[in-house]
Amino acid sequence: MSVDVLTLRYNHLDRQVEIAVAHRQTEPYLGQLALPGVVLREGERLADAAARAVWDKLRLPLRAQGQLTVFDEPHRDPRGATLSIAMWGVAEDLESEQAHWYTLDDLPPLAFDHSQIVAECRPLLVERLWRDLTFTRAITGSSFPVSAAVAITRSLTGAPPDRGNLNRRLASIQGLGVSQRRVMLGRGRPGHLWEWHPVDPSERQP
Amino acid sequence: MSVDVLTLRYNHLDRQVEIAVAHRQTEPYLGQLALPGVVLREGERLADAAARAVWDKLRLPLRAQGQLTVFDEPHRDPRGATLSIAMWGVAEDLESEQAHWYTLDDLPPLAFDHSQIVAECRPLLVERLWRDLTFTRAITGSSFPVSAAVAITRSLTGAPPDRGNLNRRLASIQGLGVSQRRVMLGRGRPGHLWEWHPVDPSERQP
DNA sequence: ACAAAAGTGTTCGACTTACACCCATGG
DNA sequence: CCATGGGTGTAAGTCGAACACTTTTGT
Repeated sequence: MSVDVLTLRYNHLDRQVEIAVAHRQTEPYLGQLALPGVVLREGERLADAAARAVWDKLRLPLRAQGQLTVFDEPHRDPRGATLSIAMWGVAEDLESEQAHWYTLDDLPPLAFDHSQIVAECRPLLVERLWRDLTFTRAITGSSFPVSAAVAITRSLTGAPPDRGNLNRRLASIQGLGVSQRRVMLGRGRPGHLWEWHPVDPSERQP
Repeated sequence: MSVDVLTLRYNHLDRQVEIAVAHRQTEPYLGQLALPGVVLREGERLADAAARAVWDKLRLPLRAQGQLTVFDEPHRDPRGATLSIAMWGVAEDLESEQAHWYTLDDLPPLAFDHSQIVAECRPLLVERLWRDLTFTRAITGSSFPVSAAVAITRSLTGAPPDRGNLNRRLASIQGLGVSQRRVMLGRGRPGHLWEWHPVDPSERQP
């Protein structure tokens, strides 16, 4: 019974969403890249286990996290049959020795069935983007320029979004609004800065 | 690490979808009604565990099954913290001493957090109806009259569907078609019989 | 001037909801 | 006849995708 975390961040410099993996410190698959994962402890909440996995394996704190699906192929772990609960997580944007960041498209082969987990979970992440506000807000941060929205969508879906449609989508998200501030990055017309309104703790999780 | 199954069937006589529960034979909650559930064995697939749970607790074979979500509140089981993977299942329509069938609306309070599990999973079942074909087909059986489609939708959503819209929805489902046969049940105009085409094993699971 | 980035407008088709109306059968 | 269940038609609204065009910046 383990928890494996698809740990994401938005890289402002390279304008892309990245997923973190780490070299395994123990057998099996010693030295190979793998998703951060831990064996669930007695009485531990999934959210706590996800945070622990990311901290243990990457030395990064998690900003938010949530469930994806359960993988139950009996041969996924050579040590014996263990279920894996796949979760998403968004890490704080900090330095870490252990964390290796890749695009979802450039991700090298991973240990266990982790490559397959990532492949199967990617559509689930796409579904959550701009819909699950906890997820989306964690990735964007409390405010973000339009370029970030474009880059995030492109990174997750694989294809660049239509800017017009994306703009309208953003505008329709409640709790999100344009500020008067404008941002320039490099050349091009400066864009509005989108800002999440401070949410009073009323939940909206589908 | 246990698996709890929301076991459904369509009751042709009462024209409603029902969920099965059984009196617990062991402590805790001895004698109280609960969802069929088992502790997952080493190396057991989720589908097998679900089938085992329904067989052990209800003596019914499962026609189909699938994942819903994971529940991880540490205090859900007084014996100690155990995760519960909630699954849906559709049982064969057979007699069983152990199984007690209820509408989702009339379900009495259940042991553990099972009432809450059912409440939280009901929307997930609604999402699957007429979309997840494995789920839908298992509930309807290989052919079914319109009245069944209406009753199933009403049972799961809680409100009666618009017959016209439901008809068009059915017509748009691929793998499903109207046969020339017509069915009468009681009074009223006889309706078409909808039939699932024999599916060549090409998967369609969202 | 040109490329890059941002923003507006419009259209099309799919799907959802809602409602109005007609058809066939048993009692 | 009429209540009950089945079926068709139509229109408004929403949503996503696609595309055309304008605006504002840096080089």
